[in-house]
Amino acid sequence: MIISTRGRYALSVMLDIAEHQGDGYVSLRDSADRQNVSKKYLEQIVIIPDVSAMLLSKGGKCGGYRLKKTPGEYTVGEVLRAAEGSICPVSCLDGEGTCSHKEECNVYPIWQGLDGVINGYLDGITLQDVLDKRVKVVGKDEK
Amino acid sequence: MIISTRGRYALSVMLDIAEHQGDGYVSLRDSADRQNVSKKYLEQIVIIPDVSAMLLSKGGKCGGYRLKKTPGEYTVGEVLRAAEGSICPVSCLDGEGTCSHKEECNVYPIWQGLDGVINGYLDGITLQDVLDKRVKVVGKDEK
DNA sequence: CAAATTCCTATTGACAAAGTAGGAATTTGA
DNA sequence: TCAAATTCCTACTTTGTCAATAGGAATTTG
Repeated sequence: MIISTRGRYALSVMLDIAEHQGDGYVSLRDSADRQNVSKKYLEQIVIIPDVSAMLLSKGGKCGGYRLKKTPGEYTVGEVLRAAEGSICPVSCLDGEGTCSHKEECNVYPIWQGLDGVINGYLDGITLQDVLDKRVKVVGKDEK
Repeated sequence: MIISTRGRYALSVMLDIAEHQGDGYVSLRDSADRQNVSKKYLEQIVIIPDVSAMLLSKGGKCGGYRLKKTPGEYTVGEVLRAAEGSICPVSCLDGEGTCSHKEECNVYPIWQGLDGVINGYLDGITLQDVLDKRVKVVGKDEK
């Protein structure tokens, strides 16, 4: 599984906030209720540094979160990477180290290519696209 | 991580067998030694039903494995799915159940699209392509 | 027949995912 | 002003999977 609930919830909560913020703030209680997920768990996700960097927050009554920029300025890939840390498909590509044998390895180019395809797809979709239901689904049979 | 060592080792061992089988059989001892991995672990991978379905085996002295078909007739996607069970990027798509809310869910099309892109890429590469070092790497910046 | 191999099952240690829990700090509408 | 609602912060728990390791049975064949 490349994307865990952490990434999925992050994406969903960002979309929910985008949809309901109007000119105010959306509380995690409301968002969690709408999506039927644990508010406590959402708190943890929203507090991840790279995620919270995309949000404005306000405490107290009528507080909550709103997007720092417009939904059209955030891509799905950005949000998922923020929440997951990274979404590389294979440990060979992971983190700073990557793999030490990549020069001699004949499968390494596959992982690079796969990574490019995945991130390319996810970075081609903005939150606004999702709200507008404009996500192109590439069929498997297209090859 | 979408692809674990199980999938990577399966792919590597299939490639190693393809490369060294000639008209005989390749033992896991030799393959493990060449790749510097545990022979015992390779045994477990090769015994996965969908993986062993791609191989011919022979016990005893000078026994081992060889590919049932030619390297050009197996795709990387096929091998990885055989070893991993499935390589869907998100649990919403997993197994028979899939998600019960997919109709109302506005992110579901993203997962479908992502799945299509991943499998499309991996099914476009055969083992022979890898042996011939003909793997096209799509850069991330291509979108 | 003896050596090398595949085949089979069980066990282990480490780690991450998916929450749960409890409360401190802060803001603000009434 | 104050009480309610919220964000913020840290710790804990449970469950499952990954990545092996281990030991031996069955089989084949030079």
